[in-house]
Amino acid sequence: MALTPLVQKMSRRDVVKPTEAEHLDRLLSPVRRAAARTELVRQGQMPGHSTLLLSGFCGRVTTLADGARQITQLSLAGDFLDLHSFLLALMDHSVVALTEVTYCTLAHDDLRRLTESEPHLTRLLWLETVVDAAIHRQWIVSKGRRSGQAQLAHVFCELYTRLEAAGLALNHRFDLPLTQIDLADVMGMSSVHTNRLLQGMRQSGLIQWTGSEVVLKDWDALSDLAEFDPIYLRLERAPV
Amino acid sequence: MALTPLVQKMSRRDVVKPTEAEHLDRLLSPVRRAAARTELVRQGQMPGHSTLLLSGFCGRVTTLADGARQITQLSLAGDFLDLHSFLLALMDHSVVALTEVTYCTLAHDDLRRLTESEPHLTRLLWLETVVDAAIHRQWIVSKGRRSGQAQLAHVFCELYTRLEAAGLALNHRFDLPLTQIDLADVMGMSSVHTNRLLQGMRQSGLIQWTGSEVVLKDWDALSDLAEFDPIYLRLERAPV
DNA sequence: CGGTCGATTGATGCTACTCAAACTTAGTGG
DNA sequence: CCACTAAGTTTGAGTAGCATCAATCGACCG
Repeated sequence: MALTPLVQKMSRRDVVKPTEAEHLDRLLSPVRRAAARTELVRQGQMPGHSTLLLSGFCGRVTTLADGARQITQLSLAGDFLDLHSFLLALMDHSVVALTEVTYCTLAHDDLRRLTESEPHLTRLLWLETVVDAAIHRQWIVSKGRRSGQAQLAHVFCELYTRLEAAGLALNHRFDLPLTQIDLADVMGMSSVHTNRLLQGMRQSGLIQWTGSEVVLKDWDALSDLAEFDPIYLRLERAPV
Repeated sequence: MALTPLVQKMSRRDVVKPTEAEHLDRLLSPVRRAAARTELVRQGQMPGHSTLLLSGFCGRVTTLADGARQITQLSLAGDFLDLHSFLLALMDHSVVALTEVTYCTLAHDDLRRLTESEPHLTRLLWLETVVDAAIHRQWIVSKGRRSGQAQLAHVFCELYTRLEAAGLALNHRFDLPLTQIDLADVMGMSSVHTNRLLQGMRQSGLIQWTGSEVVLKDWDALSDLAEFDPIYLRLERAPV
């Protein structure tokens, strides 16, 4: 079922009733596919639907006048790319497929009706956007006050934990088919410097990244370095 | 009425029916007061209510092991300090009063009942948290890809625009009773460097900051430098 | 009047950027 | 199957931005 990663993640947070999952499922469009580099949502648009990512990686991208790119969030399978567009009206950034992706959409009209009849499911969706904001805050802390290596370590810890929650990673390994240039745009650093930081982390035996597979070779050291505390991802069961 | 700044801001976004404002007003606690430096919400807590700021400035603060502080958001009158705690359960950061403040609270049980009976008001509150996230994203862009002065300029433009929306600023002037140390913790920079950037901006005639009054002396130059586009604050009228 | 807090200045060093080039890898067409 | 190409990674050198440490100055407060 297309909903599996989303429902698995939500179920870490609160009970998702089968009727709720079915209700949501009925509203989803057929599955679509897009190649890497495709712009799925464009800045300045006013989309009439939100998009649920089913596989692959996407990034929320802001481009400045001089061409500098900043990725403000990485979206994984089971994440909505632009659930906030339901309320925000105009998109203040683009969403770009960083790999080949599959996705489906959910019309805002249906979403509005859903909030009229399904308050618990509405709160679960609201929670998704609230966790997005919590992730943003951690990125702000990283960029403001963590060292370069600690920033990278935090990104790796976060990605692994989120993928694991969606049932897409295990044993401190995961697939990360991004370029170092993409990662540099996440970090807000040059790709040259990102490369040097990665080399340092490889040499200290913290991580391994060959092909597209990342192995977190020393989780304890990595999460210590990053001061990573997964609480902000809200993966503990508590009623909403 | 305590709700004035919040309702004024919300009314920029969508029609707030008088009955909705009354409904909300009935759920609010009496007004409380707290001195500067008070920790209003503590990291790791699980508050049973959310807090609405009525006057003054607050900051969401994350403190790292070495004592470094990062402020991840500035809250103004009319903002909820921790509306997300309704859904997030455990607080992943503290909220500190940066000035003397007044505030009132809204019990999560009441909030939950409200989401069962008032879908439109629920969406307006959801929108508040979604705009918070949009603000976070702009801070990420600033920290990642804007120059020091542009970061500062962006903070000033954002603060003015948000204060103006709440009816608390006019004519490119506003009251900002923060220390440069607080501002440095917003910027994720040392207070020494923040001071030097401010001096540069004063000398180029962009801003003036005497006592606690900020004057944006050249809004056009400032918003150009920051590449400030207020769209992300969602202050245009559109139905939710 | 001394003390504390915040703003400012100076000196020094590290972190990360830029520019440029070499190298590697995967994909493409002959 | 082998150039050839394009994209991404890696390396080096020089520079700019920002941090740190330390000291001074001014304003407010008990």
